[in-house]
Amino acid sequence: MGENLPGDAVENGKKSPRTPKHWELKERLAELLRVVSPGGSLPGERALASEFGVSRTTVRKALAELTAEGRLTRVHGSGTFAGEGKLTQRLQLSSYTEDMRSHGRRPTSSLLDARIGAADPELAALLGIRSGDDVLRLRRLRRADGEPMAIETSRLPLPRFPGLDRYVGDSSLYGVLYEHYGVELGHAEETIETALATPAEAALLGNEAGALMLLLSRHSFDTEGRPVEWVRSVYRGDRYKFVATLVSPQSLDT
Amino acid sequence: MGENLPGDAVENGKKSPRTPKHWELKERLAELLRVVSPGGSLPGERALASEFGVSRTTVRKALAELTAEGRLTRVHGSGTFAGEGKLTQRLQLSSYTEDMRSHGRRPTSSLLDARIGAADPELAALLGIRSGDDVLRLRRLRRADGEPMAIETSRLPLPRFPGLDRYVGDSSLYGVLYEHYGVELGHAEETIETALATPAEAALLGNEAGALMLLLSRHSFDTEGRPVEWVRSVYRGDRYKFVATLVSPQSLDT
DNA sequence: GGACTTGAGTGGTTTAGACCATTGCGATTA
DNA sequence: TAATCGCAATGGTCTAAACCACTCAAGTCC
Repeated sequence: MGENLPGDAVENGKKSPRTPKHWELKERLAELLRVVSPGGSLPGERALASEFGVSRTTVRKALAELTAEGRLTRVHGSGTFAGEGKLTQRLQLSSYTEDMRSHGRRPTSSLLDARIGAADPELAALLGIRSGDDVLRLRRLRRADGEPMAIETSRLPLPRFPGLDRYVGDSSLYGVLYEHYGVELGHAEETIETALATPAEAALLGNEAGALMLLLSRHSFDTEGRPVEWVRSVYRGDRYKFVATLVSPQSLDT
Repeated sequence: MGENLPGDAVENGKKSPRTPKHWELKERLAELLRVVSPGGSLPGERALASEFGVSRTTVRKALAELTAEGRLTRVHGSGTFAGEGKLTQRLQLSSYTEDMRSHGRRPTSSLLDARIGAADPELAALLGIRSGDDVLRLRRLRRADGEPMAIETSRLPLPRFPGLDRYVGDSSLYGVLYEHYGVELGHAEETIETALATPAEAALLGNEAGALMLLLSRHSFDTEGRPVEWVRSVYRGDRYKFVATLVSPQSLDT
């Protein structure tokens, strides 16, 4: 066939190379979404593909982005539904429980596992212990109104909290620390970044692997500045956002 | 190829872990990445596909995730390269400029446009003015070491800062506010969430549309509690993370 | 009635192949 | 020499088709 003839194919005369089809489709679907109440269902992928005259792959690309943005929820075997809004989590030294309650949500938290292991040098430095010392590792699943929201992995220095593993259950960790060890939290360093869900996380959160996540690492200290815990939490990026209140030092610049 | 591996769990009803090919490939590529220095190049998509015995689509899915995580950089027409690490941005009432400098980065900031428009009711409430009042809208592109990092859109109440639009340039906004209006920042409410890049944002940031972003909204107040600005910033999720220092109220709970 | 089976419909994964858009470099040309 | 052109390689988009895994409800069996 002739190769470089711009005027040959009829349908092939793609006009604007600037906007991909899946993006245009995404906007049309977003429009459609405005008239669907949260939880309402959308047509199937195959139906959308034929309705909009594109391939199913293209439909899936558009749906994938809308899902990542939290505007859609997809359930394997069941269908595609309009998403709910994002919850907000206050970025402060308060507890998950208290935080959710203040938003009128019913928070629950279940202990996935509790293990004791040896600290590697990096973790030891973070927790103020020696490399090889025992570390208690807690993994919890956080829920709001029954819906899985985050996976939280805490690590605490056992030398500082001897016997802590025996007190731990589904109850409040901070409460245990206060009652048995007299520990009060003073401050924390928290970092926030994006991440993608691993298959294991996705399974726990009812997510897809590769979904957008907010990865939150917290390094907590007591009122005397001694390290208390090192926490890595993974939140669903489509369901969560964080709020922080900042107070001024005195910096004036750009 | 043998497809049905009889060794897998079958009659149990509960089946095996089932890892998609693109995920397995992703891990193998991640391994490969550990021996490639930042900026180093990887084989092309087609080469990877044949080398690992999968389709190019599957390769692209794996590469897409690694890219979203900031571990890869892809340049159309040129190739795929190992990514650099993430920068950290302090979550405080300091300035971008000062912040980057403290990390040994060379910060620059260019004004994309400055417009005056009327406030809608929502924005008016945020800025403490009346609906329809003039609002100055500034869009800036933030760079670190010349690399585009974020797009920042600020909105300020013109009734409170008459003539502000004449002072604005590439220079420090907070400096102008202080010198001409005696305004010092007191506190701010900041929310952080995930987002996907729009084509326009992607073009400015040298990103792909649909890339992972950190969306940061800041509502700033002066020392007397009056609203000063409303800012929406979009940061590259593959290049940035945020750090906050939290101080304790006295909450002890889960 | 309750438990089980079955099948249609849904989203999830993968393939092979086509074509487009951008890049960079070597060869050609002014 | 300097600019331009051509082209091959790269990533980006899209298609059509097949098959898998999950869900749910209708139908069946005990």
